[in-house]
Amino acid sequence: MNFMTENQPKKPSKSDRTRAQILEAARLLFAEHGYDGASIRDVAAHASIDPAMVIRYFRSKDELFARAAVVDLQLPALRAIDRNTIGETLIRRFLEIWEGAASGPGMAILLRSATSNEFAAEKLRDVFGNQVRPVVATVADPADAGRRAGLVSSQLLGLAMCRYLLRLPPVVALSHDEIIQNVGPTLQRYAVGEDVS
Amino acid sequence: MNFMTENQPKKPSKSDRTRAQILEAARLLFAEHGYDGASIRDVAAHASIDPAMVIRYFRSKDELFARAAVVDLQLPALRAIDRNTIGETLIRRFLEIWEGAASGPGMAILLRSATSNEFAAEKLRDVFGNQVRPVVATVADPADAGRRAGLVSSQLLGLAMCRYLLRLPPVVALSHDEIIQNVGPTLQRYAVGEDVS
DNA sequence: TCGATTTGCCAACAGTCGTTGACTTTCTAA
DNA sequence: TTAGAAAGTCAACGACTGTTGGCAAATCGA
Repeated sequence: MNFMTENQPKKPSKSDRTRAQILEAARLLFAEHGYDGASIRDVAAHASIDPAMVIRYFRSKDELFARAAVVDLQLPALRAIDRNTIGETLIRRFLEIWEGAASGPGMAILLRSATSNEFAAEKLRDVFGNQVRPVVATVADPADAGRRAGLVSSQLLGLAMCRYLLRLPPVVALSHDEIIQNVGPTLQRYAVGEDVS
Repeated sequence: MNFMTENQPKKPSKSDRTRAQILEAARLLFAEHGYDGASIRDVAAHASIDPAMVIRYFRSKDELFARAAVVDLQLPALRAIDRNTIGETLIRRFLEIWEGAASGPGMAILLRSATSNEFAAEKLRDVFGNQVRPVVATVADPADAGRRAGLVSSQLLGLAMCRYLLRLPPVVALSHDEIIQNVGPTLQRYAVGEDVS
């Protein structure tokens, strides 16, 4: 094993570059066609390399998918902002995640496969439990945090589905401002609004 | 061809029964595992029949899926009800569709496969365009109907994703009353609330 | 320059898939 | 009762899948 390259990030050896190429191709194709729809041969062709190399660098398709489906939402610390603009803050971050160049296609990869791949579904539940829920918990009664985070997620995942995966025309046509002004208040109420038992 | 059995619904001939068995098994498995995840051999096994029969009765897997993925939401006529309870009406109907015994698993079939199967995606867009949007259009300015229906759909599809497909624990735990009281107002605002350009 | 390690390609494996055709059994109508 | 259609079984096809091992080429340190 090459435990050298992992501990010493100094040399971008030849293999590291092709490894990155494979991962990039995989992320692109998994995001576009899902786990089943993207074959290892497709990934290899997109990376201009032999299918066997994909297995050599990543041990299996499952492991390749696991490496490709890494998500870090980098949600802002809600406690630090004006309590009245929490909904707006969330929806703005949502648009950055899905349309900004910085964030990768991680969420698309997960959402595209989560309906028919249990690993992707579990990973998505992990993102909820470890990234969304904790952030909502900082501004809500801990007893309600789960429910509030769940409602927030239902709206945001639904918007992502309609706009980026399903591509429902009227939802695709929405401008950023329209999304912020319509969905923002919803998230605001779900996150910190008055609530029912 | 047996054009007799189609025009005269009188005799539930032997073949009609197995045909129905196959379709029922297909709807169950497509709803649970999606288009790719449910093989013809699985459907046949569930219907206690030979895989070749599935092809004989339905000409191909695509055609079987098309027959299984039939959806009729039977949305209520919103124009006839109190304008202030439109959101509540919609969310109540949503719960009936997804949890009631009358409505089949049609929506689950479509949603489960729509992220990785273009036919299912198109069919889902059809449901939106031909069933959801027209109903919203009866209570909203026709110019806004598409956008309003899109927002309603984003919330409802997201809730369905989180609760029935992804099974996000806090969303699964929500009672019907909690869903109605939290999501109802959101739909109310999306459908007929004051709006932005 | 030489030898060894890495990097890459090729062919093939075992399995699953949708689908097909030939065959046998069962039912039905005259 | 008997001919014929309908319903069902079985084996196999070609294509595609993830994965593997062997072998050639390139790279790099000594």
